[in-house]
Amino acid sequence: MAWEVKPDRPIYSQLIELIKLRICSGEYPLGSKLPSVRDLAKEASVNPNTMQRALAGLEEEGLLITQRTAGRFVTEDVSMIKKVKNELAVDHVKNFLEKMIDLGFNYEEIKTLLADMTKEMIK
Amino acid sequence: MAWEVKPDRPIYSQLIELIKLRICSGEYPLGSKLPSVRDLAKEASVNPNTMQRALAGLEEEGLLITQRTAGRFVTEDVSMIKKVKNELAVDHVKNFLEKMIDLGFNYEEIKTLLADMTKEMIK
Amino acid sequence: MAWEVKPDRPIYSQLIELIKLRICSGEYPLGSKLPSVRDLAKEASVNPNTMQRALAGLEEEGLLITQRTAGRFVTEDVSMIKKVKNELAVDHVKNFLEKMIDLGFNYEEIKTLLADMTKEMIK
Amino acid sequence: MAWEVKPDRPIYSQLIELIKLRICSGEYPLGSKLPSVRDLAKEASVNPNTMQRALAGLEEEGLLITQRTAGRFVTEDVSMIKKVKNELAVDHVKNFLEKMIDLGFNYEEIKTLLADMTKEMIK
DNA sequence: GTGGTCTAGACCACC
DNA sequence: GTGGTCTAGACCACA
Repeated sequence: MAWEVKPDRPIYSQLIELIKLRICSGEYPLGSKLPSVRDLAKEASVNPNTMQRALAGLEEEGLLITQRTAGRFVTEDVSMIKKVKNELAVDHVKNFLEKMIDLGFNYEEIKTLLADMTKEMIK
Repeated sequence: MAWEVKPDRPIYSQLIELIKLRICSGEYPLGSKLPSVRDLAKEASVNPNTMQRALAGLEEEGLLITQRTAGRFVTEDVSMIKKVKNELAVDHVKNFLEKMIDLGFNYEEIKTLLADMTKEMIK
Repeated sequence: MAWEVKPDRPIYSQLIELIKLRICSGEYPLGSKLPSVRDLAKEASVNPNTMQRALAGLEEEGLLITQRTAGRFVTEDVSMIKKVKNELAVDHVKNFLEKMIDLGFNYEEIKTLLADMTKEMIK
Repeated sequence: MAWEVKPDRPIYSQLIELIKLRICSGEYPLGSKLPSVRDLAKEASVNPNTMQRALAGLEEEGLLITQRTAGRFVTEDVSMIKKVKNELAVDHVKNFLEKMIDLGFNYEEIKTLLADMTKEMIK
């Protein structure tokens, strides 16, 4: 997954979302050690301070745990990750439904379109 | 619906999308006359030239028809609008599915979540 | 009240405590506007970023409210301030009791000493 | 009790306070022999010279008595220890009251809070 | 080497 | 003018 940040919102908050996604999707598995702040910053081509700020935010949320000298680790609390994953999903669904309703689709039409395209994308 | 334009993409292309949406959702009905370029530009807090460019784009696609002296009108070609509406919808569904799959959801889970939230949002 | 920061703990966290104290003691009254970040930073002889961080922390706690262009204001939620005031007080009492018990005093002795000295300090 | 020294004040003066506390609380009883300077220094992870300086200070105050060949002993003068104990206590009470008054508490409130928390901490 | 903190200086959006 | 964000570069404690 790429480190794509746009200039229209604070970088650190986009980083928070990207890392959240990586954790929820299992790219950074439960209990695993994250790369160091400096390495992550290099990867994402941002200043280490900015990455630090993002990681601090994730720590405050409870998704990461810091061991001062050893590095940062993904929480092992499955329920916490489940909760975050669900929050992200709910956001996506909400946005999606709003857009579709704006366009004038009703639930049945959305369901059908979704079913059709899922087959196509999985195929 | 608001005229919300972000500074991270060409404004005229955002305007195209916004007007498309208005046409597809029936806010600008088939065959109806659009407000003047100047009025639209004022509404959207945008330079008239930019709005002009957006409208020209829509005309090229066939969604708008200009009658030199009378103004611009929405096409009356239902199939054309249906096509555009479908294109927009397909984009949304595609984006949505990609995000959900990134998060690790499968089709059944997406369907369930969608059904639950639809009830909630309609309620 | 002076801006006394010691080099043995993060400055920003000391600033948080100092400002909390000012709010609880009424030096920054409920609903009042705080000096600007830059002015506060100058007053406390710290970098504006450090003061910014402290204020952000206080905002997250709900003690301050930011109005983007107008400045920062103390919350008007009395219960919130009462809660913080009580937390600070409980900390002080706890520390005090620990020290006195370490010294070998019991509750009756502490009470007496406190009563005597209170008279003296108020006198 | 731990040998906790912070880097923000002269170490030797912190050692003086820590040893005073130990004497007042009875950890080093009246008339008892103190560990050697070297042992104390090792315990406190401090340079022997620094510990030496602290002990010299305590001797000057009369709390310790050196017998050239036998080592250092805690004074047997009860009134002396009582006096020191009282000085320390008075300091703590003073600091405590100042902080509470800064916070806007009055004597009655302080008394109540103290009574409540004492029950809790003893319980 | 790790994370944590601080400073200096810059730019932005908003009004 | 206000707050908010970002970068660059430095120093510290810990192990």
